[in-house]
Amino acid sequence: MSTPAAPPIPLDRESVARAGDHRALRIWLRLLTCTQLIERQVRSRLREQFGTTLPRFDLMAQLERHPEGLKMNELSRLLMVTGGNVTAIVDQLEKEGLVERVDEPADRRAFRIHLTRAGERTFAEMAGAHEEWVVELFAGMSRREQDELLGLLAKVKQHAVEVIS
Amino acid sequence: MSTPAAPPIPLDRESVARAGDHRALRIWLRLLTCTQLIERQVRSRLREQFGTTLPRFDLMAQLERHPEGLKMNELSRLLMVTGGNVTAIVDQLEKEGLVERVDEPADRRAFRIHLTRAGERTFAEMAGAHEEWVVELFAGMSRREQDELLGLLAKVKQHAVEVIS
DNA sequence: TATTGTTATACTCTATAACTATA
DNA sequence: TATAGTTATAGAGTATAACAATA
Repeated sequence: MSTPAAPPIPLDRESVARAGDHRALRIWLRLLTCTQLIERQVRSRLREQFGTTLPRFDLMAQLERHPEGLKMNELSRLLMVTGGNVTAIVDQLEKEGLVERVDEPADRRAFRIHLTRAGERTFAEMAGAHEEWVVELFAGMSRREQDELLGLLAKVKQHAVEVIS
Repeated sequence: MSTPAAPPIPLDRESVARAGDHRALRIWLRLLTCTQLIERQVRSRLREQFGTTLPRFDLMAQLERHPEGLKMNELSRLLMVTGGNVTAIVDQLEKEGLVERVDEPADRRAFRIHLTRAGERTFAEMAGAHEEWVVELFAGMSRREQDELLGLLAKVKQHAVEVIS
């Protein structure tokens, strides 16, 4: 695994940042690296331990948060993906009995998606493990630092949303 | 586009975090949302304005940082992807005359990948625009806050690398 | 006409594994 | 045997656009 005599090649993508680069660029590269490291870990554990994927987990998380159910287009907006993809994921989960489509009386085009009982049980198990992984991955910081990071990311998010829209 | 009378559905994936959730979970969801917002913006601008993709841009960025050239397995490590993918991207870029494979005299199995002159010109253009986008996207913070964020992300990264390996 | 959701399609990105040529 | 790189393949993830049903 190690290459002791290797040339001085840095470790990862962030190494494209130079000393003179703008701070924003360095932040972006580091943000991307952090996210990819963690996301890859979470994806692989979800696959190995629960045979599922991150988008499926995310969709179930949204449903768990909204026991009244969510419409397809609401899921699409929350998950930040287009409608066709939501259909595909809901189809899979429905086939496995984890979610169900319930007719919306007020609008015969639409329906609300719910977790089934089995879906709730399955999700609770996954969510517990998921939270443990994440806590472990962020355990290198004090509580105070975590709060600071949370606040700074809130600023990033708010500004990015403004710029984009 | 807007739904004024819509039910109180929050805006995005991060809305799965509840008040009682562990800080780490809230950080992770916010980190993921920030990264996705920015990454999507960068991807779409790279595609629209330069007809390229983020992995291709990243690969060229690594080459620009290493004028002496990089071997395929070095690129693979730096970009955090497996070898087959690097071959595919390098093939595309070589076909477009942006990079070239140069034989490595010391090892006849290997070669070094370089940017061509055209590749350097093309990358310089893209990198300039890319930096402007990123600076704009992170402009909501003071310089001091940017430094703090950079430091906190360094901690996240370091710890994550330790946990994973 | 606009909206909800589905279907069909295509493309990018990625991992895995089998393969070759060389070390 | 181990390493450098390629090839083939499969699957995840995503966007786009055309479509049917309903509002």
